[in-house]
Amino acid sequence: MNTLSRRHNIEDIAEMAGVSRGTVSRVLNNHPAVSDETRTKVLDVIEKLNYRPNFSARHMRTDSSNLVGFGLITDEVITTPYAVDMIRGAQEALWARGKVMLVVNAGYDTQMTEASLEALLERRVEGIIYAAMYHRPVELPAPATQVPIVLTNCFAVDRSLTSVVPDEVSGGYAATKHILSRGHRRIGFINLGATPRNVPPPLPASNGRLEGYKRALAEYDVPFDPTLVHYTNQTPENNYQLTLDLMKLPQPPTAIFCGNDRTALGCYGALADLGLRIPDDVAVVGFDNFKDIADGLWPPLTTVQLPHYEMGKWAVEFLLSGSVLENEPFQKLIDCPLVERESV
Amino acid sequence: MNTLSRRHNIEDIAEMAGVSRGTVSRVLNNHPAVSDETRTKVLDVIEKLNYRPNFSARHMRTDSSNLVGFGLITDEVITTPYAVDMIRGAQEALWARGKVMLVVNAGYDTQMTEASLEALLERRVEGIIYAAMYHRPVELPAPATQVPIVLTNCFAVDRSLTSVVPDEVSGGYAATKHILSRGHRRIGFINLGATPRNVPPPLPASNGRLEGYKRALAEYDVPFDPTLVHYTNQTPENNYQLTLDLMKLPQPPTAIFCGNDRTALGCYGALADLGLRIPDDVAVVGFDNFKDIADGLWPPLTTVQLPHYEMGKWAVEFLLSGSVLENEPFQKLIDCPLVERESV
DNA sequence: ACATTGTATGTGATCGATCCCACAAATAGA
DNA sequence: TCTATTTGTGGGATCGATCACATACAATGT
Repeated sequence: MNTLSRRHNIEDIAEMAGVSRGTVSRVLNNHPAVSDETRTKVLDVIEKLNYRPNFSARHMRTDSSNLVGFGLITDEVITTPYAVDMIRGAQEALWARGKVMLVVNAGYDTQMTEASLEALLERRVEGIIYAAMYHRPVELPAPATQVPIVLTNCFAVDRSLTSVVPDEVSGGYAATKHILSRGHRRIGFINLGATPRNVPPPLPASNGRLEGYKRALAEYDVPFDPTLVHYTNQTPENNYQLTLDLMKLPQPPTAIFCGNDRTALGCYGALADLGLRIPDDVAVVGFDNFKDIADGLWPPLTTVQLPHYEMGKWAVEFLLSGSVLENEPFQKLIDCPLVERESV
Repeated sequence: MNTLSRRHNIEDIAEMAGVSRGTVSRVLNNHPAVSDETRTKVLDVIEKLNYRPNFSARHMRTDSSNLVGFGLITDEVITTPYAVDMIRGAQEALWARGKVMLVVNAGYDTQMTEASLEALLERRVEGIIYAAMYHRPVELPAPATQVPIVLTNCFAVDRSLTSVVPDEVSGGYAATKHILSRGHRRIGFINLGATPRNVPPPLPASNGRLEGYKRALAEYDVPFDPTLVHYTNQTPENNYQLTLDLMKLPQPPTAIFCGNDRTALGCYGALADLGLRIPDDVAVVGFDNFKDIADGLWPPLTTVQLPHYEMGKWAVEFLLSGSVLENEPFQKLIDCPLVERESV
């Protein structure tokens, strides 16, 4: 059984060490004007009693609000594995500054989002990051403007808040260009259709990647063929079926660019059923670089990296720099680089 | 540009509402002894100024330490998608009690773990959850005993701390029994070999699932055949290769039980290359119910659920119940139920 | 020997809330 | 009408730290 010692305060320490509060405080804050003798005496007592200064008291007096650092509100980032790297990016950047992070998962519920915001504001966080699971427009409750805030992987519909999002165009371009550079000229594209929450188009991911796809084709003087572009509702069956459809075309593609890695899963399954081999018969490229799929599949999947980690990190650093108060809100784009494996 | 209002304190509110601090405090805490007239007057001012009571001050006075609720330390749970549901389980249970959660990712670094612990203790969290990415023994630094703590998905080597872990045996049993019930009698088992961090055996997951496998076989009077059991080092190549090895046996299995869903990925790939169909030619069962693989694969994978969400939830509830101080440390096991899809 | 500087320590005020007690005003009971 | 009781409000003490200032004592310079 645990015996948790009663909490001591600075007065207890002072008394036991035979000094005053002030002296203990000076020791705690590494103030120079303390004799070595006294310092070690005080430190001994602190050590023995497992004393830790009360953060609340310290915070109240100094108003150095790194009490908790930042708050992170997410829709479903915590619930789902896709974007965990955003959390990691933010957490590591914060930790490097000696701060910790409050995490709240608010789902897609407006009331819950408002309550989360309230909870974080009450706790006097220095800033807030609102992170979305997938790239989308969001509308945040009014109190959001009462604290420095950055949106990651999403943006305010009215652009009134600073946000950081993936440069989808760069990703679609990188993927397509890579396929083209390997000699393919007929490239199927199973683009993202419906979103997990049926958000109405335009879907930034879908549009952006398509634009990148077109741009790369143009660069190689390959005419854009709309029959090669399909839209998946992101169910396994649909991913499977759309691949079959593509391969049934009069001139079937020799490469397929999948809207995300999950789509590639269905694509692999369909190609296997058709007796086609990857990458010899058909090349496949994914999107997300969702490690456990991309790196777990056989053959390992060449795909495009979503910059989750970088977005989380950027958000923290931007907030810490104090720039939120100085700049007009803007949108920061981060590149989506290609990750080469063995499916092309 | 944001115009963030200067923070007001209770005195400001009192003055503007023409009442005293005490009255404002009573309004804030829903104390009955306030006239409706005064109450609305005060609430109006609060609303207008976006006033929020200072958590530190309140906390210091009342010592109701739901300042932050709990702290969650993880090794790599945040970094990786496998066990995110643990965080969600804990967060939701905590939120239901009006508390928020501090999250720190300490990696596998001992110093970092100690620093995280320290950071949380300083902030006077009510309790701590230490969550591991995969089921394993851990050794925590001494200060861990200074606060109520529960380990999830891991356990103290010396069993000195309460922990909650998956019942691996039940999972191995459920998977194998399901396969047997569908008439299969030769069941290959690609068990987990090396851990991500090369923790020395015994690996709880590996041992437990094997025991469950044997137990189910015994129940169906099927003799245990060691040549059907292989160990994967969890690389994609190895997962692929071991499946080929199994299928090359003089009497190849008609079903394969994979140590986790990632392994199933390699297994699917190998079976495709052999021209074998799932589940008609060979049945496959995974472990983890890692949604995006299990539900994204074609055909969707029948697998065993790891009770991440339940573990997180259980940990919070146990901590909140105050039982940590009353009970001797013990280990709570949570069942791993089968999730049927279409690969058997 | 006395003023001067510097080092080490103690002390009261302070941060922003809550809580308890004192007290005023309104209502009820005798 | 006068005393009880209830209801609403104000203000001092308090939580645990930091900080600015006061003070004690030693070391140094003239």
